[in-house]
This record gives sequence, C-alpha cells and structure tokens, in this order.
Amino acid sequence: MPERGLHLSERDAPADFKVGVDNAIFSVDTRHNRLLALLVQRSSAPFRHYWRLPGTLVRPSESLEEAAHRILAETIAVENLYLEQLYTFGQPGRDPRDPEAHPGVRHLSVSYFALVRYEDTRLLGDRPEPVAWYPTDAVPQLAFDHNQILNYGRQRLRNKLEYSPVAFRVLPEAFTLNELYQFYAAVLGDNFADYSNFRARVLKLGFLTDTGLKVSRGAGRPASLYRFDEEAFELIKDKSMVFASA
Amino acid sequence: MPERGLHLSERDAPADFKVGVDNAIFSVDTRHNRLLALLVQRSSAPFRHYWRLPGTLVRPSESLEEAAHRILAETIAVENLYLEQLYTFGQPGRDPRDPEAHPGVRHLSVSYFALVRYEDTRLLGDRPEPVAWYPTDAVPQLAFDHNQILNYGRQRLRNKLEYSPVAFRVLPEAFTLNELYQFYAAVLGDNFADYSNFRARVLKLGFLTDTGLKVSRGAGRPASLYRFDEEAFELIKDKSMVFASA
DNA sequence: GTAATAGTGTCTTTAAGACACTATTAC
DNA sequence: GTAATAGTGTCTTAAAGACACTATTAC
Repeated sequence: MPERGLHLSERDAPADFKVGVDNAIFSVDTRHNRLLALLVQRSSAPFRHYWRLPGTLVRPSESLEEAAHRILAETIAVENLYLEQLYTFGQPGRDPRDPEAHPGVRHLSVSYFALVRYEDTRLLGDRPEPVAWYPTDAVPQLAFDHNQILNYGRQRLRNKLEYSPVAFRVLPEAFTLNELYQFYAAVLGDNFADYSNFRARVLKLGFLTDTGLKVSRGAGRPASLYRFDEEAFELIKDKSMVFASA
Repeated sequence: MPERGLHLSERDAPADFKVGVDNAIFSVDTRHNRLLALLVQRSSAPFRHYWRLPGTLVRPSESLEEAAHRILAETIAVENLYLEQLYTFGQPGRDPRDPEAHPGVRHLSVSYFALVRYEDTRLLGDRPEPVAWYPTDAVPQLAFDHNQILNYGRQRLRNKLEYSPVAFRVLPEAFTLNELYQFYAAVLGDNFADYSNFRARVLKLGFLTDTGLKVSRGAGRPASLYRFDEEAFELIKDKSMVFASA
C-alpha cells in the first residue's frame, strides 16, 4: 500500500480494529512458595512454539471483562479469583500480522490482571494448545509484547498486595498467619517486615478473626486458623491500609 | 437483526471496533485555587448540546498516546503537561449510535489522564465546537459515560499527587512553598496536613532547592522561590514518598 | 531433654500531626 | 505600631523495624 496512494481523507479516517483481551494470570504455589504465571504455547505462526498469555478476540456481544472471564474459563477451572483491568497496548505494528494478513485492520490488546487460588485450580487439557504454569522468575521470551504485559502485571500484583486485601480472595477460607506470611513473601520477596512485625500489623487491622481451630504442620506448636471477616473489613475499607512496605 | 438469524460462527466471530481516545484533562487555576476540567460541547446528535470529554477516533498510523496528544493539540495550546493512560471502557452499547448507525461495529474508549500547566494554556477557539474549563465540582451531566471517566480521572489525580511528583511538571519553574501547598489543597481539599507540617515533609524529601530569590505577594514577609531538582530526585525516585495523606 | 514452629513483648527510630512561636514585609 | 504572610521549633502520638523472649508441639 504505497504511501502516496493514500488521500488525506484516508490517512485521517478512523482505523479499523480487532480488540484482543490478554490475561496476566498469577497464582502462588503454596507448597513451594513460588509465584506462578499461566502461559499458553502457540501452535501456529507467527511466534510458532513460543509461549504467550492466554487471550482471545472480543466478540460482538460481550464486554471486555466478560471476554477476560471467558479466557479464564477456557484455560483453567477456578472458583476463587480476583480480576481487574491492567492496561491497553495499542502501538501500530505490535501484532506483526497486521500489515499483510489484515490489511487496514489493527489489533489492540486490553490486558487484564488475575490472581487465582492455586489449590482449586485445574488446568484444562492441552486443547487446542498446551497450557502451563511458569515460575515468574523463569518465564521465557514470549510472543508479541507479552513479556511487557506480564511484567506490568507483576508490578500491579506487588502494589495490590501491599495496599489491598486481595490475598484473602485466594487464600483458603481458614489459614494460619504463617501461610499468609509465606504468601506475601512469595510475591514480594524477602525484603519486608519479619514475621513478628507482620503478625502484629495485620492483626491490628482488625478484620482477621481467630476461628479457635488449631492445625499442626509437623513439629512445633500448632497454629491458629484465622479467617477474613468481610463485615469487619467493610467498616474500615476506606482507610488506607498497608500490609507490607518494601 | 434477529437473534435466531445468526449462525454460531457469526456470534463467535471477533467484533469490529472503532477505537476512540478520550482525555480527562485537569488543571489548577492558581489564581482562584480551583481544580478545572477541560470539556467540549457537542454540536450534533446524539447528546446534542451536551458537554463531553475532548476525544477523537484513532487513525491507522498513530499510537494511542499519539492520539491523546493530538486531542490536546486540537483543543489547547500547552507546553508543560503530564499524560498517562487511565482506563479502557468497552461495554457493548456504551455508544448509543452503535446499533443503528454502525451495524456490527462497536466503539471502544481508551481514556487518558492529563494534567496541564494552567498559566501557559490557551484554549483553541470554538472551532468546530466550544471548548471550556469547568470547575470539577460544577461539571454538568456529560455525554455518553464521560462523567464516569472524569470521576475516574479525578481519583487518579488525587493518587498521583499524593505519591508522585507530578505537581512539579505543571508548576512554574520557580515557585513558593505556599503556591505548592495551595496547589495540593485545590486538588485534595482541605483534609490534609497543615502548611507547617507540609513544608517540613516536602523539604525533607530533599529535591527542592532554594533558588535564593525572594518574591513578595502584597503584604507579609517575602517568600523564597524553590525549584524542583531533577538530579536529586533521580537518586531517590524509587523510594516511596508521600506528599500528603488524606 | 532438643529441635521446630507459634506467638508475645520491648525497645529504638522515624514519621505524622497539632500548634506555638519567631521573622520580615506593607501600611 | 498592626495586619499579613513566611518560616522554625517543640511536643505528643503512632507506626515501623529489630530482636529477645515465652509457649506448645514432635521426637
């Protein structure tokens, strides 16, 4: 398509778009205290055999968030999760297929951020393409600009964990404070408060209730099981709260 | 378009989109210490005579951010500004024209947040549509979902001001600490630290330099003019800093 | 008993906030 | 002098962080 062949009106005419939704999906493997990201392996060109973020093109009657949920439903079975919009990537040429395969059509990617409960997550087969968890520190080079999107999601996860109670959406109903601490450590690294101060801070927030139940993990004193108290949280949810400060 | 007339393949086929960029543009009128938002009045249906956010449809060869800059250039002349992506709104039916006027084409809005320096801002005529600053607490009902976008931008502005040095992008080169304080008060309201504590906190951050120059505002002791020291800021920009806590 | 994990308390440093006080100008 | 604005200091409270200590289990 020669540049000089375009009239001014064509150059200024609105572009036609397909809109994709790509999900940066995270989970914490509580057995190994590792942070994981969900990836799908491409089976066709371009970027054949490269891994990518789970994604789809938006259909006529669905909202962006519905598309994000559909992606989740097509790759994993999960009940407890947190989902929010991340960022929209729309550079011309970010999809290398645009120029040839779809003349005049650009691809936009609206990315979503998801955190899912690892325990009740089941990967849905390898149909049509392989699906797998990758430790976030061992993610290979991904297709398109998906490394950029994933890194952006990684940063969002850190911020969310520090300033909002997303962790309780994906922890089991009842959990020990050590499990909570390990969860934070897996996401934030080791450069935050020690266990003792973390305990004090999080209990002082006032929305963790001791269930009275105890659980033993091998040797050592049994730990109390706590639960997240929705009602108590509602009363203070507008206050700024800090769970950890790196 | 009867529902039963659609084949499954059509229902699942990717939708066609036009992508709009809408800007939530803020400025602080330092004379009256008021927070302002930039609006444009529609001259055609739908929402004829309603005010809307400045916006445009994305053209084939421009990025989203370039489109956001073009919107700014078409409505106001300004040199000093801060711009970042806000959120993407994509509910089916958010543009009431979609069903009839553009069968099969949906409109997506990628919104951008901008903060501009009031002093060097000049509104660009009323061609083709009237452009005006509105105090944010006197914004009328806007076209489409633009009130929602503007409110979202208002919240982002608060957060940005509290945790990042955006204010210095739009203050004059040299400013008094009282001007800085008034700027914050205009955006955050009056529910934060008093002037004395604000001074102490912001000076302690270490990247404001006293120019040695003084300026008199009518009666009273002349105030020192400070400037933002880019180099000093670079050294500590990764630390978390708080300018105000509501 | 020891090792291991859970949980409490204490002390220091730092920041937040209220507010009194001094300094320099116009008039 | 007074009124007005700029700027400093001081005291109280609260949070952050380091770290020592006690408690309850398995073995």
